Amino acid sequence: MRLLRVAAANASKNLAIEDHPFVAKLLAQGALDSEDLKALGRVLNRKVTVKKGQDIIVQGYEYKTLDIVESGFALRFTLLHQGGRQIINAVLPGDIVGFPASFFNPAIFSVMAATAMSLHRISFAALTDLCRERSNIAIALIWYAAREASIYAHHLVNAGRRSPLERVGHFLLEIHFRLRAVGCAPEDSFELPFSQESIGDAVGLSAPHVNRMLSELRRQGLIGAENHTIKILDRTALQILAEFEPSYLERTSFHQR
Amino acid sequence: MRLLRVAAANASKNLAIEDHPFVAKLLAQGALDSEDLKALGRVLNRKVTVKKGQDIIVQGYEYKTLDIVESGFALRFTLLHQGGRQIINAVLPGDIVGFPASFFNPAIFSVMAATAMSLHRISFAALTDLCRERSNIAIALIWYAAREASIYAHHLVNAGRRSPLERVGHFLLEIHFRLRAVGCAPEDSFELPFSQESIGDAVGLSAPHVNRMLSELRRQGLIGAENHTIKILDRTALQILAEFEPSYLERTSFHQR
DNA sequence: CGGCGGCTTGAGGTTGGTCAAGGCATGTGG
DNA sequence: CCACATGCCTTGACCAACCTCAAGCCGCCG
Repeated sequence: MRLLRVAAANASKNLAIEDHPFVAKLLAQGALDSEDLKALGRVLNRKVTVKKGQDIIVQGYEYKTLDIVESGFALRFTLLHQGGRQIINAVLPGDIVGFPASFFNPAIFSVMAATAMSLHRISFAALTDLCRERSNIAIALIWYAAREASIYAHHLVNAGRRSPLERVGHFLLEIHFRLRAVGCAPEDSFELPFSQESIGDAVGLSAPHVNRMLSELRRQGLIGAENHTIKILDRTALQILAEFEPSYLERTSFHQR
Repeated sequence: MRLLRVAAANASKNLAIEDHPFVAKLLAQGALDSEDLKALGRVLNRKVTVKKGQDIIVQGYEYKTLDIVESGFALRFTLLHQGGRQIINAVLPGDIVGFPASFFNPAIFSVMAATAMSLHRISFAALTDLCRERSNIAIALIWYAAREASIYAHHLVNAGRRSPLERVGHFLLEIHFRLRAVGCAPEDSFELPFSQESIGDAVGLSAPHVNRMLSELRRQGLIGAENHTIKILDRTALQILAEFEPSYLERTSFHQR
């Protein structure tokens, strides 16, 4: 109990470095030593907060920093010329806002905060130096990038070859799984601060059709959805329906010999 | 002229390391020194050839090696339970066949050779060691991964929000651009060894509809397509039609300060 | 109280999938 | 060298799915 209070106190000012969701994700890979953690702590020193709805990255502009999410949600997306929007994925705690958008000049995607957020800002130069100095971290980042790439690939599968019902089921299960992985959701429910139009822009459907599919999932007793919280009522059935296979979100083998 | 002959001789047995399309891609980033090249040469020492149609990676099995393409084409894809297939992207010279599939245990995607191919096989362990030893290479691989991720993201945009005509136009332009980047295609045409069904599985359309869209592009005088070679007849118009913006395939800024 | 954004539901029309048949090229075995 | 099989391309007809447009509703906030 006292430990919990201490942890809460840390959270309010300076999270213990091992508890940062980004570090937790890298650590899940099991490849960082205490020197690596110290180096990360040194580099994650500049905290920034953004408000709901604020642009963090705007496609077409140049960025020399990356932002690592401590708390809050964002959306990574592209705007098309004739007004459409494709959401690439949700940016959750522990994610790198600027990956991969800021790796290009100019940035190739936009990112907008969907809730209030707390970020750690780090320059490209500092990250490069960190990678040179600490090879474990460089290797962990390659892993991170591989995982991110497979998330996009699975969204492509979703949009390209699945039925509308499967798409929104898959979308919900993935967000929940990723939130659980960084300790940001209870076992069978989560807050989803996105409008149905946003969900549609993520899975390639119109907002009214997202609505119909959500109703259908509710009607089948698979989920509950009220306000902005989703309850998973029948996980097994939902996973089968959506063909959700979470291995693409799990531990990789890059560090194994 | 003599130099050319020497180069050709090298190619037949052992390509000069700077000429390997994979190394060329890393070098385009401008961040490798001669020690890095030597280390790469040491590690790219095991050549493997596969025949057209052969599986290189099968989803669900475990792999401890990666294959780097020297020549030939492959397709990276997922099979769905009810028989569908989504092609994630084309694997071209200079690409890493096992990224990101082999980073997971078991592999999360399959890769099949679309033509005869020549590959360099390298173990995960060797690659990890190489990254530890040569930080430039680790950083170049992070860049490589960011580029790969943005390719997938753009395919997602394609499948999720573009019209069928735009999709196939974009698909053709991307393949051609990537081939040009590794010196494997003339300026305005290229060999496309994929069936229309495969193109459909890549962009999320049925094979008959791919056929209709290709006919339409031909009818508008934008492309020529006969046998398996595509000619770009009106690049400007095609790029505008398909909203093709190649910056996501170009030089990143990761190494800049 | 009034306005606004987002959810919900309905009607209608187009798009693009499915199914099917025919054509053409390539390759193979007799 | 021909007969046949196979795989892919091409075209057409039909139909369901999903988008678009629209209207009504609800909750929230100024």
